[in-house]
This record gives sequence, C-alpha cells and structure tokens, in this order.
Amino acid sequence: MYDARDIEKKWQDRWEASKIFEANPDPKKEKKFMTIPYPYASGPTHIGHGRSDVNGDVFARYYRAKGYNVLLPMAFHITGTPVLAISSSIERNDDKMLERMRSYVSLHTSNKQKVEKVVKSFTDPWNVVKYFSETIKIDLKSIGMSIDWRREFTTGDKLYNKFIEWQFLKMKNEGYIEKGNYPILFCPRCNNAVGEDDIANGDELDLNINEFTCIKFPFEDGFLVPATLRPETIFGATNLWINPKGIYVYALVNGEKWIISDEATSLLRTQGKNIEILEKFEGKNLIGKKVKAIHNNAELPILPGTFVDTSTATGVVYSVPGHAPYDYIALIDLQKNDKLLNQFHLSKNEISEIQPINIIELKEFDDFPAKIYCEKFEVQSQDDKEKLDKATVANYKNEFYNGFLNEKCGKYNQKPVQEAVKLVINDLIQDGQAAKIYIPITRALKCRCGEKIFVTILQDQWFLNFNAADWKKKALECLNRLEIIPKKYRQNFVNVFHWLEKRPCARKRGLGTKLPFDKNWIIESLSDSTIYMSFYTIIHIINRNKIEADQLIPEVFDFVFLEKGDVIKISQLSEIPKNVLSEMREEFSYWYPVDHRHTAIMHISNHLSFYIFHHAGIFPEKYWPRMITLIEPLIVEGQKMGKSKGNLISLAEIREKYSTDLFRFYISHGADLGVSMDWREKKIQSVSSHIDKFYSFVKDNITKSKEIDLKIEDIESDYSKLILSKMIKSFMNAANALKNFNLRKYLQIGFYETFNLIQEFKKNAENESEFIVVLSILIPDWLKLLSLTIPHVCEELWEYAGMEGFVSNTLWGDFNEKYIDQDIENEYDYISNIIKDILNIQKIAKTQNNDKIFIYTSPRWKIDALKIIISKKGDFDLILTEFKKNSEVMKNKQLIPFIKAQIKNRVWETTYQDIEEEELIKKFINLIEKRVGRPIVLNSSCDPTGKALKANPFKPAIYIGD
RNA sequence: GCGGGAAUUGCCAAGUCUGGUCAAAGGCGCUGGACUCAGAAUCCAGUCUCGUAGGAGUCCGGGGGUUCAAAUCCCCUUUCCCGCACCA
Repeated sequence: MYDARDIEKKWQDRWEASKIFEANPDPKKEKKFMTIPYPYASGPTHIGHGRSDVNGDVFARYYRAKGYNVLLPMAFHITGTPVLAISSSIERNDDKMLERMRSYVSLHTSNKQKVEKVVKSFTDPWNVVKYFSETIKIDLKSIGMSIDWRREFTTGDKLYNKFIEWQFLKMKNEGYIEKGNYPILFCPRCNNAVGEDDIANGDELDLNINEFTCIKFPFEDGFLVPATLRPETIFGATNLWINPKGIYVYALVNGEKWIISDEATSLLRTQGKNIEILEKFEGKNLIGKKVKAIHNNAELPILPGTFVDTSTATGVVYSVPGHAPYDYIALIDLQKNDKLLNQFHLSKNEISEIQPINIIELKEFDDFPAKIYCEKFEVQSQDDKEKLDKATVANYKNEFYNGFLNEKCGKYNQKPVQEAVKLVINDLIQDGQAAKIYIPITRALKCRCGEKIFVTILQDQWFLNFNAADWKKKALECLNRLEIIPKKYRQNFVNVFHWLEKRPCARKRGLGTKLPFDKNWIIESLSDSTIYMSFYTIIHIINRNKIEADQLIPEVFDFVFLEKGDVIKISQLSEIPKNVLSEMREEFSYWYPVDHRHTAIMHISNHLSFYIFHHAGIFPEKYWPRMITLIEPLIVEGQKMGKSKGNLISLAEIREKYSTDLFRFYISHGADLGVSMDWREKKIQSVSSHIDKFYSFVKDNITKSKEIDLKIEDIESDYSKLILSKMIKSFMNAANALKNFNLRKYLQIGFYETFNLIQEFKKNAENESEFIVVLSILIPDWLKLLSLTIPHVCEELWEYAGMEGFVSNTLWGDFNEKYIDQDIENEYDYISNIIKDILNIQKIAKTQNNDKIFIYTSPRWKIDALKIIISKKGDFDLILTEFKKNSEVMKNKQLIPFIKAQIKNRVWETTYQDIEEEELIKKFINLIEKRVGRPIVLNSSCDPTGKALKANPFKPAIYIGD
C-alpha cells in the first residue's frame, strides 16, 4: 500500500515549482495546441467534466512524451445569466439555492461559519465567479492536470471583453451579423427576458413558443380574427366558432377594427400592437352572422362552439371540419342539437348543409381525416377533450408530414403540407390578410418572481446569419479538412451545418461583453466562446506587461491575429511597446491553429459548430482547427447524473474518496471515446486494488534490482529474452493504441496485459536474478507508458528507481525495440501450442496418472509438401504438376488428402515458421513437462494407435498412454 | 417528426472502417479447485451445445443478398439511446 494523498500532493507541488507544464514557443520543436472547453464558474466541476479533462490531459501528456512542445491552457466561463441567477436567489434568501450553494462550498471547507460567510458573499455575482473559479482550479490541479495556468482568465475580464469586442466588430464587417424581429419569453415585473433559470420549474417545462397566424376575415366594417397554427387549412374553412358565453371586444388594433376576445387584447398589447377597445359584448351576439372567406366569395356563418377558449390566442376559431377533429365533432354536435339551433335562431337546414371540405390528399384515406381520427380515438362529443387532443395530434402529424394540398387550394395545389404552411403564412402576411402572434407552448408560465410570463417581440434582436455571404461554405470547407474522432460523428456535423440558419447572438442582460456597436446588448454566452483559444496564446503576455484594457484596441488584435497593419503605428495608437506587440504576434502564430480539441458530443450542434464557423469566418485557412475528439456522456450506476437526481459526484469528492490516479485510470479505461461511460462504484474499487498491486510489484522489484549486480548483456536464458521481447512488443502495441486515441486499449494492453504477462513470467522464470535484471530494463519504459494516466504513482516509482528528472517530462523513445526477438517468440508460441493441446486432450480423455505423453513431429515429406503448397498459393493444379515431377512422392497415398486439407486451411496465408521442431521440443522439454505434469517421450517408435501418421508440420501428433 | 448513433455469447464490453487467423479479447457474475478455523482478498481452471483425443455443430436484434468465405459489405425491417437553437 502507498499513501496516495501524500504522493499526489508531493508531485503536483513539484510539477508546479519546476514549471514543466508552462509552455513557451520553441521554434526548434514541433508544437501541439490542445484544448478542453473551459468550465462554467457557477458551481463545482463534476466527474462528467472530469472525464473530458482527464482524457485531454492524457492526450497532452502523450504529445509531450512523443516530443512535441505542448500547450494545454485553461480559463473560466462566466457569461450569461446563471451567475446572476445565483446572486439574485441568494439575495432573496431562496432556500433551495442557499442549500445548494452551502453544499457546494462545503466541498472545500468543513468550517460551517466560513461556508455561511462565503454563501452570503454570493449576493455579489463577482464573488460567485471568484469563488468557483478558484475552487475549480484547485480541483483541476488535484486531478493532475498538466495545465499552463499562467494563461488563465475569465470571460468577464475587461481584457477578454476587448477581445470579444474585436471579434464582433470583425464579424459585423464580414456581414455575418444582422438585425431582426424575435419572439422571446418576458416577465413584465422584472421587465426582462427570461430563460430556463428564471422560470418556475423552467428545467422541466417546454419553454418553446408557438407561432399563430391571425387571419383577418372581413366582417362588417372590420375583421373577425381567428388564430391558427395551421393557416394552410384556410381553404377548408366552413364556418367560424365563437364561445357564446365569452366576452369579446371591438378593438382598434394598429388602427384596424378587429373582433377578438377581451383577453386577447392584453396578449396583443404585449406583442407590440397598439390596442384601443371600443366595445365589449358577449359572444352570443355574433352567432348566426356571417364573415367573408378570404380566398373566395363564400360566406361563412359564425356558430356557437363551447370548446372555444377565449384565453387562448384570439379566442376566435375558424372551422375546418375536414381536417380538425375538434371542428368536425363540434359541427356534428351542433347539427344534432335542435335546442341549440333554436336558441341561436339558426336555420336547421342551413346548418345541416354544411359539409366538411377535403383539401389535403393523404394516401389510403378515403374519407375526411378528421372524421377518421375522431372514430379511431372514439370521440363522443366536443367535451371529450383528452381524446380530441390525441386525435388532433395524430391527425396533424399525418397531414403535416405525408399530406399534399389538392386542387381546392389554388396555387398551392400539389404542394406538400410541410412546405405549404410557410408559403401560405408568407403570402397572407404580404397581402395584409394576416398577422402573427406568439404564445408559449406551456400555458401559465410563471417567473420566479411570481409574475405571469408572456411572449414579447424584440424588434431589434441581433442575429448571426450562418447563411450570410460564403460563411457556410467556408465552414464546410474547414470541416472537410478537420479530423473528427470517432469518425461516426462527422455526418452529424454536416447535417447541423446545413440546418443552421440564424442565431440570436446577444441578450439584454447577463454577465459578459457588450456588443461594441450596440451597447444595450450583451453578447450571448455561446457566441463569446468560439475563438477564445486564440486568447490563450497572448493573455500571459498582456498580463506580464501590465497592459490595460483600453490599450487593446481592435488594431492590436488585427495585428496579432490577422497580421494586419503597421506595428509602429499600432504601437503609437495603443501605447503598447512594439516588441510586446511582436511577441504577441509571434506567440500566436507559433501556437495557432488549435491542433486538438476534446469535448463531449452534446456540443456538436452548438459550441463545436460555432467554433468551426467562427474560425472559418475570421481566420485565414492556416489557423483553422485541425482535430476534434469526442466522448459520449458519463452516467452513474446506469443513471443520468444530475443535480435533481442527487447522484452528482464532484471532483472535490474524488480527492477525498478515491485517489487521483485511481480516478484517472478508471475514467480512461472505463469506456472508449465513442461510448458512454458508466461509473460504477464496485468497479472502481477493484481498479483500486490493481493499482496498489502494480505499485508494490514495481517497487519490490526496484528494491531487488538494487541488490543484484548483473547486466542485461549477461542475460543467457531464452526465457528471459522472451520476456523482454514480449513485454516490449506489448509496450509498443499500447503506445500504438494511443495514436488513435484509444485509451481503453492502451490501458488494456499497457497495464493489464503486460502486468499479467510479467506475473506469468515471474512464475516460470528459472533464474530470478535474470528476471530482476530484465525487469529493470522494462520498468522505466513501463512507467513512461503508464505515466500518462497514473502520473503520480509513476513519478514516485521513477524517483525510487533513481531515474533522472520527471517521468512526466521524459520522452518515450523506442522502448528498447532492439530486444525484440521474433525467432524466440515463434519458438515459444510453438511450444505453447503443444502444451495447450496436451492440456486439452488431458481434459477430454480420461487419462491415467502413470501415463506418459508421446509427441511425434511431422514426417519430412509433409514439410516438403507444405513448402510447395505455400509456394503455389493453394492452386491445386499447379501443386499437382509440381509433385508429378517426382514420381516417388506421388506414390504416397496420404499426399492428396494432405494437400487438400492444407488448401482448405489456407496455409499460405499463415506465416511460415522456419523451425526445427524436434530440436525445439528437446530444448523446452523441461518446460513442457513442468506444465503438463507428465513425462514426455519424443518421436518414440512406440505408437499404439497410429497417431504418428497424423502429425503435421507445426502440429505434432500427441498420444497419451503408458 | 427531422437529424445522428446503437443492437455481440448471463451482464458490461472489444471486434465492424480494412471480410478469412472469430466460438469471438477483457471485465463482472457463476461453477470447481488452492490458500484459510471461517469469511474477505488473492491465485488456478471452467463457463454456447455435443464429444473418453487436440474435434464437430450452432451463433453476433430479425429477414434477404453479395462472396470460395460475413459479427464485419449491400438492401429491407424491428427495438433502444441522444440532439433539435437564445439554454449553458
């Protein structure tokens, strides 16, 4: 056993003191710029982050071991609302948030008073940021990350703001940014846009917004205005529905006279419409009157519909009984209901003449879809809300994805419904026959402040337009050159790129950087994190030279990143010394582009895509990213990890509960990149004992080797040479697995396979001194190999073995490749196969205790024949022709069956081993006897069952008997 | 729905790109043995079916195809997982 905590602290401190992970440009060395996304500083990091962090660190250490100059930097993300949400919740003493923050802070201190003090300080957002960035840094150091911390920053720093301002000015100049209207959720009391964090139960509710089209049916001197999600069905409208008991109004809406429900007026007001209510009245007053259709001259009656909800949209519905189950059933209800007809003085004849109109062609539907779906879901009346909702969804889905409008729809004839919806909306709005309103999908959304949330329309929202100019083309080109591992994710990127259209890139509140050309806006959190890797290359120079934010004028970044402008002029403008500007430019051009970015697949459709777009849009090709590796998410005991589930494991706990090397090993070996990792407590415990064993085994052998005065050159036994050869080969295989970033395979071979091999060898080794010497050759390479994953243990053993410097800083070299001896390995494989066969026979056949084992090697003629078969690559005719040259051989009756059998086995494809079988068996006879526990008799004339005849080359015959 | 991914022998999981060396790595579990008073741990052996001779048969979600040869390539199908925009 060893004390992990001590060892880890010791080496982490030494690494820091010796600055071995601080990377500086070195023109003589090839560079690798490796990045992992920076963590969000609103809470502690957990093992999910830990997986990508450790992966990234292992890759960085791998690059170092291969001789690259490696930069692995880290910073903190604080942009947006989460930090503000923490502060405001603490401010108003929100119990849940207080509890959460207490538990977070308790991870790093057990002093309750201190916890309370820290949590109280969170009323200031910057204290939140400061606290979490500091503790996350502690956590990252504690898991052995080989980070150059000189380059740390937060996205709220003034210096960073200047950098992002430059980025957005640049994007604006390129034409990637534009203004437009945008509907968002809004809280009138907070007078703010609201997101998931601000909404009660926001994480569980559907926060999407529905876009309704209000259609203006001419009525009297104004319009009766129903709202719909399906404006394409306007061609199938037969009547309108009004709730007779509802309160409706005549109102001037932006100067036009509309009839809508009373409740709808406040909704329209919030969406920027100017409303003046002229008169309120009950819905029943409208019943029986008629509106004019908008697509032809038909007159549509206004009928009573109790299902109409005046608080939804405009409180007016137009009826499409052919395609809407609600409308269909309401029509049937009315036609049957004489009482109701009488009550509203409606003509029974007229109403019963109303027929659904079919406007959508649907395969295999010979009746109105609304009718079919009503029957399918057994709808009885318009009050069967539950069934009607289901029928409506099913009906709509089918029509939307499979339907085509028919000849009744004029110029939209034969258009797929999916397409027609957009066309109809655009045309109606263009012609002034409709307007849009927006309504949250979830009704009665409440802000955390208690106020009801509604949708408002931002008139001047800033968007990134991914379709602007040739931006997308460039991004696709960048993607084309980019290596994506595992490959299976590439298609995903391609599809996302095509799907990306516009993205709002600024918000009204939150931490971050103000839009340089419109200071009312703050750049949104994903948009300010796309090219930040370039900032790592210069931030330490900015800090070291005490450059102020004001000095970071756009010209500075143009010069550093884009090689534009005159250094003397820029130096004068910015008051940054010329040599500092040049240093920044040189450092940037040394490290850029990012060679390797590693993160989780969930970022493909947002961050990683923006990462590529923004690089492609801003930087010249030579600075475009080179490679992305991806991991699937981490789950805990088969369950998603989450705050609400209470199964979140933070990195701070790792340090206490397990050990860093154990964590690093387990998380690296637990799953391949493209597979989700299941964290299992039981498993991690068994890995723990494996590492302990490894440590003691290596340490013991180092101790022993110090007492033995023998040189590797003095090694004599073939078995020792075999050990060396096999182990070195395994090292190389393990190292090869890393070339493809296959961590699991690397550890499977580099740790388990080698460890098993070495233990088997130890058991069978004849000469212990030789074994120890062999190990002393192997151990340094083994430590180098494993130091990527378990660096602390390896450093400790490295030091114990008396090696120079840090193993973390040592090149791999060729792992003593010169000791690989294929001949010895072939011989050993041959003997192993014989032993395996004997054991197999012993298992099946009931042999006696006093049995001997007879081995018969292949007769000479078979070996000769085999050579011919192999030389002719199994072509039967050619082989026979060859044999016919020698009539003696052809007399052998066993020849043809032998040839056929060998052809069937495709022997020419297996490596032909040039082995003298009898000699070899003699040489290893002791080993064989030891393993099978019986005496061996080789090529004896005693052969009671005629086995000797069956001996084949490299497959000697075996007989067990006495 | 759109887009992406996955399905392997009790469970987890390699292998699939690049077809043959694949009854198919490794781990867990289980069975037997060693050690032990006993348990834990550790070590050894076995773990699709059949087999008193190193073998044979069947098998990689289901169905079809290509090939001398398919877990691997092609087509169809079923089931499951993930992403879908102002949320970091």
